[in-house]
Amino acid sequence: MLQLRDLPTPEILGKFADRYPDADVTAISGFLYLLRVATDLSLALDACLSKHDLLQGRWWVLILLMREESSTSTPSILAEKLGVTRASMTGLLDGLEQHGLVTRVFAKEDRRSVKIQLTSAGQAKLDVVMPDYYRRLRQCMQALDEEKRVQLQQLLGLINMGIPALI
Amino acid sequence: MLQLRDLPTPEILGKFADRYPDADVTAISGFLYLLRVATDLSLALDACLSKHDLLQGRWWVLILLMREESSTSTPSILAEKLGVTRASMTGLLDGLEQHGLVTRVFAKEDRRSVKIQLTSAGQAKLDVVMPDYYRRLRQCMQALDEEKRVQLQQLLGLINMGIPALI
DNA sequence: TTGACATAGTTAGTTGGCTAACTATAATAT
DNA sequence: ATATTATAGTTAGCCAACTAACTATGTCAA
Repeated sequence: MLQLRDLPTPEILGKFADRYPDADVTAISGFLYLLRVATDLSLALDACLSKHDLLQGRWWVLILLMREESSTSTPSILAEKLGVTRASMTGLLDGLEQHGLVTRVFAKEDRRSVKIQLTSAGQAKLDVVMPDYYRRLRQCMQALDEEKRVQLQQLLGLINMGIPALI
Repeated sequence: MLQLRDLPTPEILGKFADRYPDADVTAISGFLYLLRVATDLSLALDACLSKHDLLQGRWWVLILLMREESSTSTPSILAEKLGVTRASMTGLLDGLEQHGLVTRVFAKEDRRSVKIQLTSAGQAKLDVVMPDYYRRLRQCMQALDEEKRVQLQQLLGLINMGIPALI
């Protein structure tokens, strides 16, 4: 996430490049613009979801459950797929359960484990949210034809391969 | 930004597209991949900065100060440029001041206002961090030649224009 | 079989963002 | 001139992520 709203002008980048010879001006501006656009997309997604009384975290949990044939998973698996800790997942599931969107069912085969089941109310919520989200996303991306979308995937793939060098 | 680690496979996208006709599969996968790569870039940047005992928020404040001719600004202006609230800026500046990287100087001309000044220790910190950051970023983006970087900027520009449709 | 280790989920406490409310000061309109 | 409104910065308390530690249960090797 990039908080920074005020991206550097070419002049500022030049000034920094003078002091720091390692600076690669087009690399920096591409990197920052990528972060800027992605952050704004994420904020826009938040705004879209908030109209449906949802936040990204809980919404993704519902989607992960819907992906399953049985609409069922476990907190551990959900946490791993969502990329949050098990502790955080406990909180997300608490919220979803309070709203009646999922239920916790104790597993028989492993008494440590809990099955998380998407409720019919949870599915109904998705059936309202997803069409709205998909419609908006289609509009958002409509300026890119298929060729440009392929280009985008390729460019992102190249950047993605470089990420280990940044760490 | 995007917590989700487990991006949808083509099969899953197809399944969702069956249920929700508004789904535009290539739009969705492009959108998610953009968020995924940007999130990983941001996490990698965090990891790079943490080696220097910095987090993004404080680091950007130092950079914003260095951009100024006088290495000086005010909490309000910094907050606006960074895209955080003035309250959050208070906390960031508290941390930076404790580490001796900035100082608060009371302004004479407007007694409500405070001037934030980058200290020599703050500049010295940047003179260590920035070359490291620029070197890593150069490597990260080296797979993209100038033509591809221009393409990237253009594609991001098109997506950026679509963001209002998502909100 | 039982002692050591691993796994599932939760709880407690920390962090860094946020909003709302507050103090102090400045600017403006009557 | 003075009452109102706006601005600068801080404080207090909320929220959702985190880590660390805990309980309960399962697994496996000596």
